[in-house]
Order: sequence, then structure tokens, then C-alpha cells
Amino acid sequence: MDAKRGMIVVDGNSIVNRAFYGVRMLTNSKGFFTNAIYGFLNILYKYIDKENPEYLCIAFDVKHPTFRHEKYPEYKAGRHGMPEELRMQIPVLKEVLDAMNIKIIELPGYEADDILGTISNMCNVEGIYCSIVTGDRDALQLATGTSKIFLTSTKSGNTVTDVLDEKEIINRFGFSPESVVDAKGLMGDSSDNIPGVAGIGEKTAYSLIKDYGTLENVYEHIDEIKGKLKEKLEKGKDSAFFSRDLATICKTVPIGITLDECRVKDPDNEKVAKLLTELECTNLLSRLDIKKLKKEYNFNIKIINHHNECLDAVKRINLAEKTAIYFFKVEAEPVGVCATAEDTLYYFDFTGGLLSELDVSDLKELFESNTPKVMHYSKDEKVYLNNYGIKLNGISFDTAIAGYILEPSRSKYDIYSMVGITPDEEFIKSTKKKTILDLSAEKIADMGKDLCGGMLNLYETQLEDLKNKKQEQLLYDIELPLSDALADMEIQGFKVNKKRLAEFSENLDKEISALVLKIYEKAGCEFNVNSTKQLGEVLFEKMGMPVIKKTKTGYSTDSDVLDRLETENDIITDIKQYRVYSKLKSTYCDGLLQVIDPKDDKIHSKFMQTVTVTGRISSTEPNLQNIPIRLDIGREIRKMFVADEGMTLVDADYSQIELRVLAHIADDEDMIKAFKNNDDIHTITASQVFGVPIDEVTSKMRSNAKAVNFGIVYGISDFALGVDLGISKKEAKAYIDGYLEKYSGVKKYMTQIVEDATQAGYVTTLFGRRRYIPELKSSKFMERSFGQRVAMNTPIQGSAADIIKIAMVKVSKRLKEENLKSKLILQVHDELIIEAPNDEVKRVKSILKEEMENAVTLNVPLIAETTIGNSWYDCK
DNA sequence: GAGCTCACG
DNA sequence: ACGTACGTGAGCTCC
Repeated sequence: MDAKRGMIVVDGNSIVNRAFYGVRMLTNSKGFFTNAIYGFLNILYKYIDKENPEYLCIAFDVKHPTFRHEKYPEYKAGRHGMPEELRMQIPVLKEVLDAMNIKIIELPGYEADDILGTISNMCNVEGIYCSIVTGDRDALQLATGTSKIFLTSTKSGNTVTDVLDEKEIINRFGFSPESVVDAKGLMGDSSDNIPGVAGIGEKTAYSLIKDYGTLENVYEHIDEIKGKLKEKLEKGKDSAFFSRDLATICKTVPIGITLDECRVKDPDNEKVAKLLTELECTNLLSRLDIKKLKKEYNFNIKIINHHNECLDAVKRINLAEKTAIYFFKVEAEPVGVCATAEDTLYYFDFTGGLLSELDVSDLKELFESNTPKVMHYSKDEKVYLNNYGIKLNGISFDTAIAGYILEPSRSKYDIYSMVGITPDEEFIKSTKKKTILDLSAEKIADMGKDLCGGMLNLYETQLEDLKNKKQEQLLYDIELPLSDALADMEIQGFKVNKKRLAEFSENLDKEISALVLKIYEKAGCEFNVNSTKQLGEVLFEKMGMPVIKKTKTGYSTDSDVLDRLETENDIITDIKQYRVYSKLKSTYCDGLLQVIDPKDDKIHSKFMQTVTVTGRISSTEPNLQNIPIRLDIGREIRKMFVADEGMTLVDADYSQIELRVLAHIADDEDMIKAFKNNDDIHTITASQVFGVPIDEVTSKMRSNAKAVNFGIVYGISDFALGVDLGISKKEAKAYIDGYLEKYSGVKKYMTQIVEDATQAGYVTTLFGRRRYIPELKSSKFMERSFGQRVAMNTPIQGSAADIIKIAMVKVSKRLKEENLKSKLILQVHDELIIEAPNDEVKRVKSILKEEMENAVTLNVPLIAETTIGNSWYDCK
């Protein structure tokens, strides 16, 4: 039977609201907010794809300034507070919809609701199926035999739909859609300022309407109702009927259009493309049949599951000008690989069972060839292939890394969304579970065709984009070679003394048990010390200590608070100690023990290259970038990170790299002079800010100046500096003013960067890395201030990140060129660690220092301090 | 899954 | 009047 086609009518206001609040803040590079538009179109397309409607229209409220609801002037007054970030998007959204040739219906004096009611009513009359898309439960009253409600909400960018037709409503509520307003008359709706009957909530209202059907019937049988409820009903009778009127959607508003005008028409592709390009919602373009820029890849699909076919396929791929390669994986284990040749998509199926013993090894010749390869997260595949003794060569482009350079604030770079494919849910589910094995090779290969074709298209557009933004070098000279170095670091790993770590854990355990007993005794009760909630109750309620700070959910008990409570009771000392020990045990002993590879007693952390917004790398599973050092007891952990037998660790860290970068970027005369003299920057700063000669700077003054220097790098505020130093906001402001007066270049930079960033919508690092900062244009003070701090900080942190990345690339290159066996094993933002065979230590130490210090040339010298040791602890 | 806390630069 | 330092990841509790 043919699918029933019908009408989709959308509550524009409701959906644009859901989109705005459900999709994270997005802007184009000019700082224009786009999240509501983007979210709205996504939702719209979802329903269009699903329903394939014959008619489509979108209803909007018109908020006429003088208009007041005729029935109730205060009605819906609460809804007028629309944030500016959303308000500005609505006219543009309407432009897009216009260009899409979608009928927009707005009628001064009527709510979108009433238009929905009228349209669905017209459909009912004409016998046309009608789907009402809204986020507003009020619309449930409109369900009929042929009209259903798509109740839509968004959760972190995903659209969730609850479909309610007439049957479903009866099923759930026990009464028919028409009675929804009767229930509402009783229970009211605070969000819509509908009073209802005082003291009657959802439960009671539903049960009454379930029994009696209508308000009239409830009051006709009022004598059957007893006690308090009867009183409430009698008292609220007028309000109930009035409320029902308010809740009732009008179905006969004079919209003055015919259903025929809502017939779906072809969009004006050119106009839509232009608008979406301007908005930079480019991944929506792919959903619009607009493939102008895009080459159509019509690959023939060939599925390979025998050795004898494999060799030939690999040869053909290696003859291609370039190839897109994609691994289908389940839990990091490939079930198949697809790769494009000139006009064929080969799918190498590893799941063929008895017929096939095909695995990645059969593709060795492909992976090790210099055939240019376009891949997505190629580092992961390189690390994986290493397990099979296979190298991965010829990586010419990585669409994930390019995506990161172009849009560093994205939370993920999943291939499907980047190439604009929405696979059916079954497919997605299957790739998350082992059930991909249930999918046929044909189905996977078909997806592979779309993905690889999509990647080749993506490659073209990304390259174009990178050229326009002058970021090609960032990709080709920094990130891609770095990716290779990171893969080697992951493969190499860091040797750990497992036995010693386990012993340390046991010792901590003893200390923790003893502390817990002391804490219970002093508290006079047993509780979970790890629970901030329980701890808060004990300290602030039971023991009556003063509340220093509150969190969103209750009392704050962070170390800052505990420090200030220490004079109250020495239980605090025990709790602090407990926190230190249990952090060490759970995260750094037990946590690390779990991820030591039993094959080599090494920790193979994963270095993430597309995570941070500033350009730093991050480290996970485990994080080796936050191994303790500040407290002596924590520093012990570093004794367990050792060089392998016959090897030594060579460690180097940049001295004050961020302040040096600041001196360079701000071109600040005094600061540059200080670094050229190789002075102690914090002491110099103290002398200048506090106006005393260098040799009279006390250690207190130096540490305060250090805090000011940190503050400057972070995008200072007097408030935060005051908190940090425990001084008043006023005093802090005096420090900052003194600082900026002395370092006038820094002052100019801070003012200029915020201005430029607000104008451009983004900041750049020394090597062209960008960060878009939409917060700068926010109407909210908090957000805007955050944007300003970020504008000041990102060029500094980001340029420092660029510099150490360049150093890593250069160091790796030197080690290879000089045929050394030494390998980089770790980066901690301003520190690099190499594991070197003992006889290479001297050479490697000098290479490391040289390449780090000469990674780039700034207006100030870069200094790297090197140490060697048998353990990380010894490198100090 | 969110919130809190804390480890690092 | 607004009330936060910049950038990360992991373990724990509680809903």
C-alpha cells in the first residue's frame, strides 16, 4: 500500500525555542548566532524525511507591540522575554524558509497555536492526514483520527519525538483529546499563566476528567464528590471554565489561505545555498540536494573476502591518484576496511568466517605504499596497524584534523556528521555493538561508498577552506607530522614500576583507613567522606561550622573552603589528608595499575589531537599530563615512571614559555628586555609593580607578582586576583594597574586583542590557529567577560602550544635522521620526555635542547632546561 | 549523566 | 549591577 501523504504543520515559535535551547551556541565567523536556525532546520528535515509530506507550512506568532490578548491581558506575558541571541535569528530563519519555498503563516493577533488548530481542522475537513510538530503539550487537544502530534524536544542537540495520536492519548490519559482542555481547566498551567482550580494538580485533574469527561459533567455530578476536593471544585468553578477557555485552541482563525498554497514546492536552491553558506551551516547544504561544489563519486562496489582477490585490489588502489580509506570498527577492532581506487570502492570484509581469513595484514602493501591517503583519525589506524607490524605511510590528509583546525570548538568530529550522512538508526546501533556482524557486507560496503566519497568531497572543501584562512601550513607542517609523532609516542609508551606502585597503593590504603576512623570519631558518626553531600551535612549542620561557599546543589567543601575551616576543628586536617591520599590511591595508583599493558609493563596513553580549543594536545586513558608534582607525597608517583632497561629519560621543559610568548606578541619593551637579560621575571615584575629595587623584593612580593603574571596570561580581573591573593578587589586592582602601567605594551595588546576579536569574531595564534569567540557578542555580561578573557588568553596559550608542537616535529625528525633509537614518549604542554639508550643520552639531550629553543624565532629567546634521570622523579 | 573535586600546565 | 581566573581528564556520588 502507498504511504499516506499529508500535511506537516509546524509551530515555528515553539520549535525555534526548542532548537535554541537544545543546540549549543553556534555562530558563523562573523559572530552571528546560528544555533536556533541550525537546530530548526535539522528538526524540520527530520520530519520531512520521515513523513514525505505533500503539504507543509510553518506558523509563527506575530508579537504586535500594542497587541494584548483579548481574553486576558496578562496571558502569556511571561513569554516575551526572548533573548537577543534568539530574536536576531528569527528573521533570518524566515528568509531561509522563504528561499525553501515553504509557506509561512503569521497572523497579527493570533498565536501560532491557533493557526495550528485551524490548519489541522482544515485538513480534517478535507480528509488530509495532518502531523502537528510542536514542543507544546497544549497541542494534544488537536489530535483526531487523522491528526497526530509530534511532540518534540531536544536533548544536547538530538531531537526526541513523542508521537501522540488520538488512540495514544486515550491510552495514556484515559480520556479523549477534546477533554485535554477540560483537564487543563482544572489543573491550570503556571507556564502559561492559566490559573486552574487552586489545589488541584495533574493527578486529580486527570482522574476527574477520566471519570466525567468534561467540566460540565464534573459539576453536574459534583454531589458524587466528597470532602475537601468538592470544596475546592466549588470554589474554583468560575476559574475552571475560564481556564478551559484560555487553554482552548481556536480552530477557525481567518488565515485566508487554502491548503493548496501549502503544497510542497522545490526550493530555490541557489538562494538557500547562499544563505546557508553565509550562515556557515554548511553541513545542512548536503541535505538540500545541493551538490554544486561536490563531485559525484559513482564508485562501483567490489567486496573482497578472499586472498586471491585482495592482491589485485590493493594494486589497483595503489595505482590511483589518491585513495580514501575508512576502517569500520567495533570496539576499536576493524570488521572491514574500505578504500577507493579510481572508480571502484573496495570493501575488504574481515568477517567472512570460514570462507575468508582476510585481515588487515592482507592490506600491508596498501598501507605501506606512498599512495596519498585521505583518512579520518589516521593516528588511530596507524597505532592499530603497528600491532601487526604494519606501517602506515602516505597519509596526505586527515579530515578529522582538518576539521579541528577549521572548527576547533566542535565537541566531536564524527565522520558521519562531517560528510553529511545520516545513517539509519539500525546501522548506527550496529556499529556501536557487536551486531554490526549481523549487517551484510553489501550494506557496510554501501555505507563505505558514501563515506569514502564523502571524505573525498570533504577533503576538497576543507582544503579550499584552509587555503582561504591561510591555515594550510598549520595542517601540513605542524598537525599532520605531529600526528605521526603522537602515534609513535602512543606506540612507545612509558615504562612503569608496577610492583612499587602496588606497594604504594597498599601503604596509602592503611593511612586512609586510619584517617577514616579518626574522622568518624571526631564527627561522632560514620558517613561517606567521599560524598560532598554527606560531608556538608556533618560539617555545617551537625558540627555547626560556618558556611563559606555554596555550590549550585548545596554546600561547597572544596580545598579552599577546608583551608578556611581549619581553625574550627582539627577534623578538617584529617579530611584534607584523606582527600590527598584517596585521590592518590584511586586515580594514580589503582587507576594507573589498571592501564598498564601486561605485555611490556608500559602505559600507552592516547594523545588526543582534536580536543582542546586552544590547540594543546590532551592525554587520556590514562591522562599522563596530570601526574602529581606539587606535593611531595604525590610526587612519589613519578618514581614509578621509569626508563626501560639500558635506557635513560631525557626531560626538557620550556622556561616561562607563555610569558615569553606574551612578551613577543605584545611586543612589550620592558618584558622583552627582562627575558633578553635572562632575569627572573617574577622578581622583575615584583620590583616594578611594588616599586622597590630588585634586591629588596621579598619572597611574598615575588609570589604575589607571580600570581599577577598568571592572571595576566589568563585574562585578568581584579575580582579573581583578589580572591587568589586573599586581598580586596581594590588592592588587586591597584596591582593590575601598576602592572599595566609598567608593561604598556601588554596593556595595549589586551585592549587591542579584545577589540579585534570582537570585530573579527575570532583570535589567531602565531601560526594561524583560530578560535572563534561568539561570547564576545553576547548580551550577557558574564558570557561577554568570559569571551574577553578567552580573547586575551588563547593567542598566548595557543601560540605556546604551536611552538611545542613544532619542537616535537623537529625533534622526531632529528632523531630519525640521525638514526637514533631514542624516542619521544611524553609531552606535558611545556615539557618533552625522551627515552634514550644510555649511549645516546648526551647527543639526545643536546638535540632536544637545541630543537626546542630553536623551534621558532621570537623577539625573546626561548629557553629549555634539560635534565636526565632513571625515573621521571629524578628529572628535576 | 551531571555535579563536585582535584591532579596537571 | 553583573560575580570568574585560562586549558584539560578522571574518579566519585547521587539522581
